[in-house]
Amino acid sequence: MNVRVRFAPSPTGSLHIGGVRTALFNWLLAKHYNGEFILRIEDTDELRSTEESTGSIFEGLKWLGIDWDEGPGIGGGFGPYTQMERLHIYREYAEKLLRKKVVYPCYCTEEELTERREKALKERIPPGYDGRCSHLSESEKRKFENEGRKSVLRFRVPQDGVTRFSDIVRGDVEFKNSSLHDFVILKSSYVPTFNFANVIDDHLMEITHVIRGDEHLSNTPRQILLYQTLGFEMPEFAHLPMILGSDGAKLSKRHGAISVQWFKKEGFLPGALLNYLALLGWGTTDSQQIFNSKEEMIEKFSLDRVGKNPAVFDMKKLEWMDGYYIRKLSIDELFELVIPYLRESNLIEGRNSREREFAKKVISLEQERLKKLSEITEFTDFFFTEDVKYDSKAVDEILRKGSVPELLESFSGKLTKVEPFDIPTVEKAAKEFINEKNLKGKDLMQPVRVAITGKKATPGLFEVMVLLGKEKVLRRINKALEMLRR
RNA sequence: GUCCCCAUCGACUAGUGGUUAGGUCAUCACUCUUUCAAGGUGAUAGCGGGGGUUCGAGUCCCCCUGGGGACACCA
Repeated sequence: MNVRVRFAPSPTGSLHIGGVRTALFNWLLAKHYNGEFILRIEDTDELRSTEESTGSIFEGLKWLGIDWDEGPGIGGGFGPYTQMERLHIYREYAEKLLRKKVVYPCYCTEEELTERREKALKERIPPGYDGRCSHLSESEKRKFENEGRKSVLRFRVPQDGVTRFSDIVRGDVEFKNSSLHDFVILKSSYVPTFNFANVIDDHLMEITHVIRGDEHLSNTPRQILLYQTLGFEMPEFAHLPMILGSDGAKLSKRHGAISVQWFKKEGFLPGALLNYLALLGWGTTDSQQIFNSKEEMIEKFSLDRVGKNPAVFDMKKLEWMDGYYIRKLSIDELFELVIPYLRESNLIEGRNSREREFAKKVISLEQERLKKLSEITEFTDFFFTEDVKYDSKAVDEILRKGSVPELLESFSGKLTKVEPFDIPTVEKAAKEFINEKNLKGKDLMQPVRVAITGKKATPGLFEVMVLLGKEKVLRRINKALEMLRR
């Protein structure tokens, strides 16, 4: 099957997680059929489009490994791939439509339009354009022009009949034309609107499948009308179910975590994010959760297994999945990923090899506890600094209890004599101590843990102690004791 | 308000007329254990409601309800 698909974001903000899912499904389909995945920037919103957003889209996609076969920075036989560089093309088609009289100039100003719209909304009647400029006489047009009014071009929607299409995800869908209203195809600035530019470009770029978010479903009949009057061959449509926040509403800024940059900063792995997103709206017959590689995802992907119902984004599940991906990393890989976080919080420079080796040992102890990379600093700070932060709850609950200080003091004495200071020997000493004092394991271990790490939860204590070394362990126990005496 | 779409555990989903309704996350036990995590074992939990069709309905049809989306010179 010949497949040419595109991801066509508008650069009006950073790359959104819903956009990523759309890009991913397009990309998966292209790769599955060995087709082309095209990136097209739809920057026709003159007010809100920014260079910065464009940059963040590129950056986000690259980070995720969603590469494009044609598009900005790469080129291709159907460029340019940025709509503002294609204005002459749209104008040409707009003129063609004007000559055919299927579009007409509308002289209503934006202010008038919004006013009418708001009034309609308030009166609970459908707010569409009322068609008042659709049959202006030449003299009326001239009059408006003499008043200095600018015009837009509106498409004349037939008011009878229905427009239907078959959507790969939705099945047969139909809209009554009477519910559509005449829509703008060319703004007064001669810049096309989404519905128009999108259709022209998809046709010219020979797109075979239009895969996009469900919010575009109701735009589809308008575009189909355009395809028909332009005489363009229609692509296949596939409208993806939306991604919702936990409150059931469309995922938006208000839900916080929505830009790819945020996920990157939090330390989610791109592979895990992609894996999770793939499962939002798509699944295999056996409900497979983890894909071993992108290749596996590509191989198994199919549009007809995309579901129709909207999916709620579940951060907990993403975190579980990310933890799973982190556990599969080698220590060297994890080290490279985590070092920026440690540097940023001034815990480690990571330049010399002794420091690096130490950090790797620390990381290997923490690997299975991480759900995302950014957690590394809060989990490991005590390894890298002598300025141990004591969790006040831990101190109250564990250190400030009856005979704990005496216990620590006495254990500290025992540790002094432990030689060599390695895991088996330290462990043996601790066990002996526990037996001598007739204690339970945790009666000793928890106080020691809090004393030397400041935390209630850490990796195995013997590993931690040995990695820190005898000197630091003894010093920290002493420090803790001093703190308790105060 | 009008149009359109959607409906299986709390969440993501499998299921295409006959299943003890399966899996994963989360939750809760138990287990391992020096804590947390990971691992192992198990549990709780679901077909929104009402009518049909059928020998038989989560699966097909209709209605209701609920949720969502669209209705811009934004995409």
